[in-house]
This record gives sequence, C-alpha cells and structure tokens, in this order.
Amino acid sequence: MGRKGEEKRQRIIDTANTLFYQKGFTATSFADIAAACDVPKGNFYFYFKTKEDLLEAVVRDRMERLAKQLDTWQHEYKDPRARLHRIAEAPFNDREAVIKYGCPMGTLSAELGKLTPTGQNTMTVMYSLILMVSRHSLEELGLIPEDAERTAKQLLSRLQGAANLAHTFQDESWLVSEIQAVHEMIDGLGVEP
Amino acid sequence: MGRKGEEKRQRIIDTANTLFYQKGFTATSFADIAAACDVPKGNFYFYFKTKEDLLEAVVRDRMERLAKQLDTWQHEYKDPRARLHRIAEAPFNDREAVIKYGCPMGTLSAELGKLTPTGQNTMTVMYSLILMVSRHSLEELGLIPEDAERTAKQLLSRLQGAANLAHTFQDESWLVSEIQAVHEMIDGLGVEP
DNA sequence: GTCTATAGACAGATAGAC
DNA sequence: GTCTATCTGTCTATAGAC
Repeated sequence: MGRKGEEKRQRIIDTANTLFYQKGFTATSFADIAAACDVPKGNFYFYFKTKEDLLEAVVRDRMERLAKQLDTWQHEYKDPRARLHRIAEAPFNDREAVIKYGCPMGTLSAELGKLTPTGQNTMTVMYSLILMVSRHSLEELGLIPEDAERTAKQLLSRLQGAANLAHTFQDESWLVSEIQAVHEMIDGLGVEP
Repeated sequence: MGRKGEEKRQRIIDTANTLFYQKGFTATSFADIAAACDVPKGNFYFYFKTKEDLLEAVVRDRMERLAKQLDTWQHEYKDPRARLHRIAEAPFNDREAVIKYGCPMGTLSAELGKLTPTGQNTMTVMYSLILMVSRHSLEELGLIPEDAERTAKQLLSRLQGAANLAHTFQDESWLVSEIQAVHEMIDGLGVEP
C-alpha cells in the first residue's frame, strides 16, 4: 500500500474511532463512516474486510496512542507520585468528551463485552497497560507488589466509576469529587511504614 | 387491555429486559425478542408503537422492581449501617450476571447516553433512587447532609467502577476487593465526631 | 502492462414500522 | 405478513502510478 493509501486508511480509522466513541460500535454503520470521512463505501472493503477488522484496527490505533501517552508521562514525570496524579487527572482533563460520550475505554468495553458470546474483550489490553504503569509507579513509591497491584486496580476502578456517572448525569461534579478523593489517596501512600 | 393482554405485554417486557441486558439495546432486534418470548412480531405494535416505547416500558419496569427492593431493605435493615452494607453487597450478590453482562444499569446507561443527541438518559431515575436511599441512611448515621450527599455518590461511583472492570476482565476479584474497601469505608463512618 | 486504488452498482439479509 | 429503508458485504469496470 502506497503513501496515499496509508493516509486514506488512517482517515477511515480516525473517523471510525470518533463515531464508535460518539455513537457506539453497533449503532455506527459503514455508511455513517463513509459519509463522515468522504470515502465511498465501495472503497471501504479494499482496506477492511469486515466491520470487526475495522474495529480491530481502531483498537490497535487507540492502544498505540495510549502507549505513547503513558511513555511520555513516564519521562515527563520522574516522581512516581506526580505520575500517578497525572493519570488520575486524565478523565477530568478530557471532561468535556467524558460527560458527552462517557469514558472512551469504558463505554466501548461495556458494549464489546456483550457482542461476543464468550464475553472476551479486546479492550482489556488497554486497561492492562494502565494497570502496569500504575503498579510500577506504586512500587517505586515503596509499596510491596501485592499492595501496588491492589491499589492500581482501585485507582482504575474508581476513575472508571466516576467517568460513568459523570456521563450518565451529564455532570462533571462526579469527576471532581471522586478524582479529588483519588488524589488524596495517592498523597497518603507510602508515608506510614 | 384484558388480563391475557396484560400477561403478554409483561412477557414482552421481561424478554426485552433480559435481551437488552445481555446483548445491548441496539443489538437486540424485534425479531430476537419475538423469537425468545414466542409472541408473533406482528403482534408487537399492538403493545408498543416503537422500539423506544418498549425501552421506556422496560426502564419503568426495572424502576418499579428497584423501588420495591429498596423498600424491602428499608424495612428489613433497621440499622442504617447494615442497610448500607446490604446495598454495597448487591453487585457481588449478582456477580455471575455482572461478570457476564456487566452492571444492568451501567451498561444500559452508557449505551443510551450515546443514542440521544442531547445525551439525556432515562436511567438517571434509577441511580437517583439509590442515591436517595443511601443519603437518607447516611444521615441516619449522623452525617451532615453535605457529607451524606458526597459519600452516597462515592459509594455508587465505586460500585459502578468495580462492576465495569469485573465485566471487562471477566474476573470477580475486581468486585471482591473494591466492595471490601467500600464495606470498610462504611464501617468507618460516623464514629469520630 | 501490472499493481494499487477507486467508486458506484448491486445482492441478500434484516431492520423497524404498520 | 408486508412494506420500505438500510444493513453488511461483493463485484467489476476503470483510473492512474510506476
């Protein structure tokens, strides 16, 4: 595939990504995507054989962006506590979109978990990456692996809950108060032993 | 509508409720529901004009069940702390379904929030009811209204997050550890002042 | 001439609505 | 049961790059 083809492929992925987020995977048709990125529907299947193929490409793209973001933070915040605060701040940073469309990972994951009979979910790779970085930072703070694991899961779980309810109620105060509590939890870590 | 009609209407609602939960609202067709409850598809529009009408009936039905459930707990647990523990235990009690299909309120709410352009969401009524009962119990424990409000939201938010991740990872340990933390939070309430 | 890419027409199945 | 619209997916003639 030439340079121009790559560009168009990426444009399709970007558009699909946006629409899957804003409208949901099932509720987004190829016609929707085609119209939004100005690529004729017939041309679509040259790049992606099925809708699942396109979904896979979208998730892979998201995963790459997330990995890059986390890597940037890894270098930008040498202090593990500052890094954890930055992670906790993420949903609030994107609050406008989170309130309108929910957590990009959480809402897609909830939908995909119902589409396959086994319930297995490609979104776990993204959550796992955040977990890994959080766990690593927590161990840097002096937590033993078991506590780091537990705390990392709690961090993720609480942010996820806050994002869901902020979306449901269209109210950012759900993000504000719960993220505040998470910040306080982070500040209290690794000080007593 | 006669007794038999009421029964059939209720059977449609129950079946739709189950399928909306297990497969999602958009991914469930009238044909799916018709096949599952053995009511001819053509008979549907006598009871519900549109798919949205059916959804509304399903949400109303869920709301009634939830109200009854909370009312039962209100009488069954005179101690407000025991009542809060019971509420916190709910997702774990239904863990089999939560792991397979996610939180019945959370997943439907996430989907519906994307379907309407305004993003407004009928599921808020259910969350609001749980919030109200929790807030009331917390005030009984001696919390001032402001703290009761904040704590009730945190309770709901944390349970929601735990349910989401348990579903995504198909792993009940997410429920176990976070619900444990919530129980501890409840035990720590109203003891220091 | 061959490979990549294009774009519309088209097929079969299924959707919601009546 | 029938309608019409729309869904995912296929086919093919053709355009341009090298």
